[in-house]
Amino acid sequence: MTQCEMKGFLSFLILWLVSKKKRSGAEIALELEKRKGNKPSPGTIYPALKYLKDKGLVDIDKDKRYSLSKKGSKELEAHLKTFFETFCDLDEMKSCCKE
Amino acid sequence: MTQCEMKGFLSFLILWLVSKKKRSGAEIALELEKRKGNKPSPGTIYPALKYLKDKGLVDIDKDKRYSLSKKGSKELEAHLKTFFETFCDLDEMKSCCKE
DNA sequence: TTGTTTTTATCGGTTATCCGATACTTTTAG
DNA sequence: CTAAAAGTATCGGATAACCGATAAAAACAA
Repeated sequence: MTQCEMKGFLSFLILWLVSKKKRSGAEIALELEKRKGNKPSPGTIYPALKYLKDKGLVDIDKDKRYSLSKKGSKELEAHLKTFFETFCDLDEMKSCCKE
Repeated sequence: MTQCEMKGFLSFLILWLVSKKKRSGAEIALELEKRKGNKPSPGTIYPALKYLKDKGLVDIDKDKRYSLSKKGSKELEAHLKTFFETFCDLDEMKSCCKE
């Protein structure tokens, strides 16, 4: 498990978060901290946002608030599909967790 | 999103899979292929299994079938907790996916 | 046994992922 | 209009994650 947290899902999570509402980089970092327990450093979050912007997956307005682009929407949808296929036994996982 | 699939969750998934029943490396690779669509290469799956074994998270019997150790069980539990906290809005995500 | 296939394993190298340090920009306060 | 603070951004480097190639070991068949 390396050192514990789930890497690689950062972009996926960001897409999901901005799909729900426009958010600034700081707001995204805050929400990630709430969920995962540790706040991503600026050196993590901004390159990720830049990457998503360069790929055309997110739009950014004048106030530097990020939202999902049309392309990003398709991308997110595809990833959600894969996600639920990969974790096809979420109920079992959850019950195992709560007990 | 790099090139699409969710890296870093390999160990997590392996722990989950062997927690349900003993599996060989080949069986694990097969199950991962079913879920994610692509089969991890031997160069991916066996180093991962070795890592988990060296960490004491999985046990391996004479037939080279892997199972979850006590330590692995605790580890898995902790990760499940983090997982569901991170993806705290799974219902919303799922509805967004099926629609 | 011998040959074939499957499974297991290792190694080297590539890319991904992330963080710390730093600096620039914008906002806020006085 | 400054000064401080918060937010944004970039860069370099470290580690993680993964795969392809290769080979050893085991299972199976002839």
